[in-house]
Amino acid sequence: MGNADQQSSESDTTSRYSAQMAQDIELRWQKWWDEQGTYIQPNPGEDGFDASKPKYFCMDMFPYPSGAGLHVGHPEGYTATDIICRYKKMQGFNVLHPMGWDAFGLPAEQYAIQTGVHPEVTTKTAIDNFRRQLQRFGFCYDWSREFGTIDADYYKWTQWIYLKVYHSWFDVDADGGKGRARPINDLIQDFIGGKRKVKLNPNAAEYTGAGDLPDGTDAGPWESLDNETRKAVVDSYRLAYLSQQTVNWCPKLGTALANEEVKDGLSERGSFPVYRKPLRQWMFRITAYSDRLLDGLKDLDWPNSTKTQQAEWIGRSEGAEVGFPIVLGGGMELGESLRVFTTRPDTIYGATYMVVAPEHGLVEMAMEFAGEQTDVKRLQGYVDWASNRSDIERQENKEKTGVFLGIHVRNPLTDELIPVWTADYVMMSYGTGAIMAVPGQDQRDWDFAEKFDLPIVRTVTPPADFDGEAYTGDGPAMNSGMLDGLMINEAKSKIIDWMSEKHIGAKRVNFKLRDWLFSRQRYWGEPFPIVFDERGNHHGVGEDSLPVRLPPLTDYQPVESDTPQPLLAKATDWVNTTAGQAGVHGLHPDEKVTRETNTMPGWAGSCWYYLRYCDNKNNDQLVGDAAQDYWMGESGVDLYIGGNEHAVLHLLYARFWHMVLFDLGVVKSEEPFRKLFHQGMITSHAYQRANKTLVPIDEVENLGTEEKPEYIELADKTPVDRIVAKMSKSLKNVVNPDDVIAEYGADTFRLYEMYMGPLEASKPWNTRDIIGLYRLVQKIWRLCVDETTGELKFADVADDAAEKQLHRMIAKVGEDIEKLSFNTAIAAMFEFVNVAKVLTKDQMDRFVRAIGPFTPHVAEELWHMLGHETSVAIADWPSYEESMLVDDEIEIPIQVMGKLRSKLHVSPDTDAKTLEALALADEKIVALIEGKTVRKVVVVPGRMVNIVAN
RNA sequence: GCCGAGGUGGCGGAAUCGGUAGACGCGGUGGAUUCAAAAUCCACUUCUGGAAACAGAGUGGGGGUUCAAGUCCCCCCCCCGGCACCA
Repeated sequence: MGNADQQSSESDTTSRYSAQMAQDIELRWQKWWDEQGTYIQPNPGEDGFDASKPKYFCMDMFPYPSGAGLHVGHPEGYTATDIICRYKKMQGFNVLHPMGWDAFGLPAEQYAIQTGVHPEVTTKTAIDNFRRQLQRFGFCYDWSREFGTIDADYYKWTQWIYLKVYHSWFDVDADGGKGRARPINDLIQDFIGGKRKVKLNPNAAEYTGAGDLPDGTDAGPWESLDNETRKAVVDSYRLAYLSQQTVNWCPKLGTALANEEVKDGLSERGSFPVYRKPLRQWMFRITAYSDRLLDGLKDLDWPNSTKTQQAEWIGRSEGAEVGFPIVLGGGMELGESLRVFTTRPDTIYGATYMVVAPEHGLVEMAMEFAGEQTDVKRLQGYVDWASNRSDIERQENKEKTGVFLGIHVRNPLTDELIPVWTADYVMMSYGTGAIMAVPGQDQRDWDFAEKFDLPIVRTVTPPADFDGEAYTGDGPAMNSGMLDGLMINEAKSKIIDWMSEKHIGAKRVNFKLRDWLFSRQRYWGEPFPIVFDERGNHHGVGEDSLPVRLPPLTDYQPVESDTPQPLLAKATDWVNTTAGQAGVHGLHPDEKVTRETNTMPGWAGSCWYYLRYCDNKNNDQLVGDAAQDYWMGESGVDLYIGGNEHAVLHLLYARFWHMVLFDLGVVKSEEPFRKLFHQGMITSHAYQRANKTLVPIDEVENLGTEEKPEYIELADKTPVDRIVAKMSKSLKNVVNPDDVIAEYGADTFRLYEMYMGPLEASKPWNTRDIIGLYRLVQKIWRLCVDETTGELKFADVADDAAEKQLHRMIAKVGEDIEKLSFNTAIAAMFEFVNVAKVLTKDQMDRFVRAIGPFTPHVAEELWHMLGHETSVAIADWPSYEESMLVDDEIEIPIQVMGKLRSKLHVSPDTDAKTLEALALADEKIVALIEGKTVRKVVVVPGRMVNIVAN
């Protein structure tokens, strides 16, 4: 069973579709397509470009070429885009359908560490293997547009974009307050001309919390500043900036990671513990785009879940920032305020204590100006303990901990003194790193207050029997002076107005999104186009000196260390150079400089690759204007299909880069991907013991039947359950696409993956089911080809039923491709081949075109047998007649009281009156309603009749 | 805890607007063909009762709206994915 290689022993079926014939047909046409350049799509201005056609830009998320080769999940999305692109091409679109390689990254480097083979060697081998595998599927990629992110003439432009961002700042006032990136020279001109006040614009991340709002410190007139200060001012504005801040440090990977790369306190890659560590790293000021990244989501044709995930990651929340004057130990007023962010300013009368994060500046200040109440030793002990806690520990143990700072703040409304504590349930990275704790209305504060015996004051009246926890619902304010009796929203606006007037606080919006940590201490990534002079100042290299090539390294063994040790530091000849050699303008050519030794993260290359596809050979621009205008148009890529694991990684980063490039005039659309779709994961089966542990598939036997299975574990004969599980090496349930193609051919493989279920759903692979799709291809073959002669066989006269079914199939397949509903399109093909026995030449011609997007090889073979000399891929999509979709006679159900009792067979345009009369006269119905009163008859013409009788 | 997407035969899944639940495929049963098998073709295949006609039940559970509910509303349960002490 299921052995498709089985050859018929009968001599009269010389032309039966078999696995061997599939190999022959598929390889032959793949070679021909390649020779003919069938899938090469010229650019505007090039030979063969037809400017009268509309464009369709359809992309897959390009793969990371791993040594393991393609798994069955890859071709799922790729087959979907392939079908759409073939269909669009046949409909007369110029279709841009490219493929490339996301080839920098950690796995190749880790493999290199184990084996000593250079990552470039393993990566290129893996790319060759991936390309071979993809070509075996017959995908219609325009391979002339292929590139890898590791190619120097590609990463040259990645570095070019980095420099663009580095040489930009975000003008928050531009475009009516929407904000826009502008060249840093504009800022300098503004400073020189006095149009803009010169301020040291501290990064929000460098702000330690105590004291004034981080809206910049006056630096005095530009002319009065020395060069170093000027540079410091300008650097503090850059969209790519170097900053000391608390980052996610992963000792096992030996690199710092972005927030988006940490999941549940572990590194996304490798699942190693992550610690918080203050480090000096390159950051991208993505937070400047918080509002635009959020607003832009509204108009995108993206899955709801993905938009929600991004929106929640950006995490906009409205509230107020309030200042509480600081009173040091001994009652001395400091003259500065502790600023807190709250979404519930209405509860300020219930703020019975304050909490600052352990990294907050006020903690250090409390130790410095220690009063009687300050236990410096305990405080320091707590801060040290908190900083050594990994994120995973924090998540696993949420027991409240904290220490009193020994200082107080004054409630600006009541003048009461409120104690200030530090506790690690407050994050330095959100808001101001300080909160006013209102245990009456916040459960976390309630828990803390209970544990440390702090007072609890309710300021919102809870329901009568409510007790024992914080009340977060609405209700009239109590214990709240001038707010008493007001509901939450009224109280909020009243108190914000009052505080704004008194300059105590103001309305404020906060985001969860943090700036993007962009430097990694690894080897296999793009070098930064940055050098440092001997004073430690950073400089961008000139565009004319790009690419900054990744130097070869023989030893990429990382030094396990608590501090970053960038591997490129080992390339001493490369690191130590001169301004002239590095191509830095504005320094003396002989000045000694050292290169930045961090590298860019894997995301860098994928942030803009869609642009390069439009014009991958351009040496002068990252993408030529005409190519970009045509392919990207107003709204970018027309369809982008890939996994949802990048919802807040690649898909957020790419939008950010694109917006910056838009602001700087490099691209013309504000968003890169208009329509996004996620293919579901292809899972497999595994077996589960009673204790929920999993058993590999080869250690289990089924003692029962297919219908009533009884699975037992071979080792100890205990029963196990069959469950759906991810494919993994350890469960031995991984399917290799090469094996499936060898057994059934690529056309069958493509059909099977598209027929498994809805594209977006996660679906279990079931080898048993493939045979059904193999039979479909065989039926297609047998419908067209005489198995004894190997020649096409034709009917002289078209069979009415077949003709009708063909129109239906063409209509359904076209509609379903547009809806990305491939499983139902294939069902329509089954229905057709089940009805049709033999076709006329004209019918076959239409049929072959309609299956072309799904089974391109067998379609191409039949197409040429039909006498065509050009590819079916460039034939016209067949048309159908609306009138052929209507039946001569339809079946109308007759219900009595909503239950199906009989059926009428009538012409589809029978009117309501006739239907009612026919229904009431129906034999079965007459018997049923005998002795009852007909109260009502509901008739939906063309649909049903329902008789209400009792 | 919050957010998102789901739950339909033995299995994968269909079902525009509320209008014949289970299209199509796998598996299964019976038959034709064959010396025999494979392949192919035909019939049946949601469950229960029944020889059948037919009757009853049925889309995770409970309630509701409606002539009519897989589909709409309310409550609950389960599974998957994301976020998670975010003030």
